[in-house]
Amino acid sequence: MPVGRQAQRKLKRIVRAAARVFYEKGYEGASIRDISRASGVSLAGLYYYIDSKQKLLYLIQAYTFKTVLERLEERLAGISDPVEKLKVLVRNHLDYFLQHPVEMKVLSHEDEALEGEYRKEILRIKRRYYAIALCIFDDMRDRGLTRRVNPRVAVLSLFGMMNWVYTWHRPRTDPGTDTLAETMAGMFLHGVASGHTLSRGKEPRTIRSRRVAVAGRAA
Amino acid sequence: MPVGRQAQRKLKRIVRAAARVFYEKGYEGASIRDISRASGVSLAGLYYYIDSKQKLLYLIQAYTFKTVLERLEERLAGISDPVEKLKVLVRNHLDYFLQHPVEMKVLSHEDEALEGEYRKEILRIKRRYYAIALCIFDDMRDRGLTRRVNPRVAVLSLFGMMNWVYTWHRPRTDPGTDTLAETMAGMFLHGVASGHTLSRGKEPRTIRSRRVAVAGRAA
DNA sequence: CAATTTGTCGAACGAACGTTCGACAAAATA
DNA sequence: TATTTTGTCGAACGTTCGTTCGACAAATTG
Repeated sequence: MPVGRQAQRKLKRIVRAAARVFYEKGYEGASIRDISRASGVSLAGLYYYIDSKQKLLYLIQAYTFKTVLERLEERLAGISDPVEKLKVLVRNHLDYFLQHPVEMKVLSHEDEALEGEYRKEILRIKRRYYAIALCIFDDMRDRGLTRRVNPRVAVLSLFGMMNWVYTWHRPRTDPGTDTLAETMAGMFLHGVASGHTLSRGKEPRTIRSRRVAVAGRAA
Repeated sequence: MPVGRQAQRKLKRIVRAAARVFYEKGYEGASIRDISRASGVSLAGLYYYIDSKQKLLYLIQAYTFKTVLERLEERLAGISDPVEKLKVLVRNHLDYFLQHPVEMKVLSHEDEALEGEYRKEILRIKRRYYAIALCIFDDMRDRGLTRRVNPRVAVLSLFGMMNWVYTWHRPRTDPGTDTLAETMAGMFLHGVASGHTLSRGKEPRTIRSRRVAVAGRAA
């Protein structure tokens, strides 16, 4: 509803406050009154900027997810080695996770709270994100870099490692982005690597352009 | 409150219905009226068996977690090889996950909903569970079976893989316990294994040679 | 300046929430 | 059979929920 520059800034303040509240109490457990208090805007005043609680959650998730995806595609642009791509994906994901723990928890933890069209759009982004990871993995497999592992299981396990971080990571005592990304990427790459080293197994086959563009697949 | 045999059976029915409702709508999103409807017991009638909504969640989580932990300790009893222990842990966890997806999602997803003493007791069980996994990993490390990896990060990443399963696993299309456990245990074990092969890294301090034990089958 | 748009909020709406109470039947005990 | 215990529930309690309305000030526009 609001269009002015100043108004956009205030909306952002509200969304950020909402994210903090959802982070602390969960979407269902949080009340609009909590968000009013946290943002310093009156209860009725909020509804000048948003039109429902759902929309607030949608704004948080959409912005966060789109940003993560965008950055990933940027950083992936110049790389062709799938192993390097995989490392970039892990680093990008964890980087954003540790830099924006509030928004990322809300994204990870509340993925069933949205309904209708909101839900569908977030799902579309998610599928695209998943497809990118799957393509990278397929690339690795086609070059004989992986053991025979169910790709879907492998990729979703990687997401599990990364997304679970919000349940345990304490910034004061646990490793930062660099170490964490290296450890997890290392675990995954060694975890799915072919044979006992990266050299065994079939040769890289011919250059394959499988689904390069990320047309959706089911998650 | 209820003590009779018949009463205990009915309480169990109520708890199971509650788990189903929490599974579908989340703890905060679920109402006692939903549980009343799902269990076929009137709203007031529920309070003859339980004394609060929180207690219902506590009963689900405590019973589920205790059972998983109990089974784990049983199955771990006769084993001394840490690699074999790790495999048993993964299999035990995923086995229960796929056999009781409803309760396990409620356990994984609602771990911040409990408060006070209830919360503390679940936390105690969780820590115990985590400690077992960490001990197994330390055993592996002490025998030179692992690379230099932050044990906490490694173990919690494994839990991430496993606990994330509830967000994506579809029984009709995805692998069952056997394949899933083998894949994930394999990923983890290769993922943290020492060196790329037996070449690099420090020597094993004690008897066994590392790779033999780690070279589990590839899915 | 007057007129209009933009922004803010107290107060209230109806609905849903977790929980309690008291009445009462069925079952167990004497 | 008389009495107590166990199990069940309709109705209501007080509270909180998401959202709306109308009044009104501040800023912008003509």
